[in-house]
Amino acid sequence: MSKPRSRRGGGRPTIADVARKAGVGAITVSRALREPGRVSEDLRRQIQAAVDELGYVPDPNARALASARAEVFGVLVPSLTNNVFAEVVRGIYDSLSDSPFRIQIGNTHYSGLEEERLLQVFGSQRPAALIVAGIDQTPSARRLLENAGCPVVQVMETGPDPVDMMVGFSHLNGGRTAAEHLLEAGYRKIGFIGARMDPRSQRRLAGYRAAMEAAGLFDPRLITTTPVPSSVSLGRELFRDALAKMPTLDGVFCNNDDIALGVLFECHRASLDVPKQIGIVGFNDLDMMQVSFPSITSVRTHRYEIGTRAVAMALAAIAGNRPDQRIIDLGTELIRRESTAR
Amino acid sequence: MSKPRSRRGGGRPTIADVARKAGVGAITVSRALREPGRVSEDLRRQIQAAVDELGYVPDPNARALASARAEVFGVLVPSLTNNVFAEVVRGIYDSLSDSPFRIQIGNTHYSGLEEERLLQVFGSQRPAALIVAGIDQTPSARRLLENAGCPVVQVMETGPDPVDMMVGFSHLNGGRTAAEHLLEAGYRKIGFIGARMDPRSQRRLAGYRAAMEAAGLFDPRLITTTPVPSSVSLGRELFRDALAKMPTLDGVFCNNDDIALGVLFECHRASLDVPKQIGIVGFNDLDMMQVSFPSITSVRTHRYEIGTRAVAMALAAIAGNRPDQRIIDLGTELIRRESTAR
DNA sequence: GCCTTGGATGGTAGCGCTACCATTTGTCTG
DNA sequence: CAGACAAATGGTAGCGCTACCATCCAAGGC
Repeated sequence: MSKPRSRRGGGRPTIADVARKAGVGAITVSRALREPGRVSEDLRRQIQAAVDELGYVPDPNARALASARAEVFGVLVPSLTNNVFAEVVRGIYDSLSDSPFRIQIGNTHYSGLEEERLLQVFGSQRPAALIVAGIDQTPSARRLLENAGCPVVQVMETGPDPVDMMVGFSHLNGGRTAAEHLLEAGYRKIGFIGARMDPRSQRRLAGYRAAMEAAGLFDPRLITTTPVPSSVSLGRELFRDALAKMPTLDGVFCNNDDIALGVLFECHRASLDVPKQIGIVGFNDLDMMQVSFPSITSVRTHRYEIGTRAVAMALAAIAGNRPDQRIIDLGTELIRRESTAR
Repeated sequence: MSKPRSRRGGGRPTIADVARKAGVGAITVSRALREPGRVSEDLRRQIQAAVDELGYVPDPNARALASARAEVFGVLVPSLTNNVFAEVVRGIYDSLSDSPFRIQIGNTHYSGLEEERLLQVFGSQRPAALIVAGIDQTPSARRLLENAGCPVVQVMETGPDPVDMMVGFSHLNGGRTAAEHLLEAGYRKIGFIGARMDPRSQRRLAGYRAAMEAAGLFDPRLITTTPVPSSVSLGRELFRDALAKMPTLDGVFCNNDDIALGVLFECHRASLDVPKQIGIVGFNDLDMMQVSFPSITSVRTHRYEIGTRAVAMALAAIAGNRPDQRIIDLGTELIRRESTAR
């Protein structure tokens, strides 16, 4: 029985049903749910009872329409399978799990155009905040962010000119640290191997280059890159290319840990001793770096924390107290291991 | 200047603005955007021009409220960083990128309670479809799915009693295949190593057990598991435990590839020859399995395709032609490699 | 030539909620 | 004890869109 209400909607309880049952006005129910402090203890209890009994759940669409603000965090990342972004996203989810905010992720596939499109889509929802990876937005994407009318956090790297707020680290410094470490360890012919050279990879390469030039050891033939997405198997292939091009190679800074692992495996296969003949440094310090044999030196990045800090900043801004420090640099940390210990 | 419209909303163009500019009724604009076929060529062009000029983007919240249906796919997965689910999610995103549907992901953290909570939250939005990982919903979660009023696809595994539709494969068969392969290769003391024993892992274990029992070689001491989340380093540790418990171990079926990689590294470290002294089989066949040294035999699963097929089924159901075949079994495939070639 | 039919278009009335502005009541001040 | 004020509650009017039901007009049938 009971085809309760109108043509659509399927007859779920509305705020009016709750109000009727609790014997109060609809607006009081609304307040009791959103700002309990502004409703008397008595009514609050009555309303809660009615909510429980009816199984009332507010309709977020109606709420968003009426308040011109959706309880949604828009998150834009270039890849969903890259462990690095997955960790950031996990940090975001974990920080938001006890809040009323929902999360909507967009995958830009490393494309500026796709980023613009998604920003358009996200913006139409009037999100509570936007978190975007990277600092190299197209001019039009940047304009969309500036006019989004909500807090914006750029993550993954730091730069001089935030749209609003930033959490990340310097990829240039990370790359330089890695190269300097190899130099200190006594390696001389140090290659750079990188796949999918996005802007952050480019800056790591720039850091590597700076260190090599400072040592007077830079040679463009030491660099091996490809636009293809990164993978362990690709790391192996690129290393073989690099070695073919430059047989005297004695070290490599890998743009990420997958590549580094691929390099390590190829060394095993080719019976190249790591670290004696070849030194290897990775980037990100994934868990497996510490376990591999030999274990691999890597530049640790604080990916999960980038996610949690970004949310914390956005939440603060939503609450009206934008943090003084609008740029947070979480830094990187070189973790020395067997792969460069000679 | 121009504080265009009402108190809220920030003055973005609405459908009424477009209608005015195009000299038509609002409803015609709405139709032109959603069902272009029902509007005459002429008006359609006029309306499109007005849309472009004003930069009009429909408000999805208003749309959802008015039509009692949000253009959202709700996706529930137990983990965001586990590569397996990341691949499924990527398949979902890629299949939906040209559609008007947005995606909302929920992370259940392998918790039935959390799954119920998220289902509640998602349901309140009246999503266009729900995609959930696994088939072991709690009774109350299952009820929520049955009453969701939209297509539901359970993914990752197949079972006898779908809520609505299913795409996946049999973990039991996968586990059995792996164990049988090790047996055929001549291994006898074959261990099972698994972390985070979710229901799918349990079924892989059951498959392993069935094969071992059929061969008369089952021994509970061969099994090493932990509720801790899986990782490469954990694989190493568990293998050491397994070996301590059962020093005559000559093979391992690893619950997933991360574990398998950890086992391989520990074999290197302990100078155990793979595949001569220890045979290793992984599960999922991640890219790195083919590259490692030695390469690792693994049970390939079709994760990306699970995502694309799930979307295809849901889309068909939304369009009104629910597929005849409500359960799709994508199967598994044993990829034989060096780690079991003796 | 009148009536039917169907395609194209528009008007009206909400969808379920909250912003804004009362209104009511109780408490405090001088 | 009047007046001021704050706290608690409610009514009204939308938010921007689409479902539903007209209305209109041209084409076709008898």
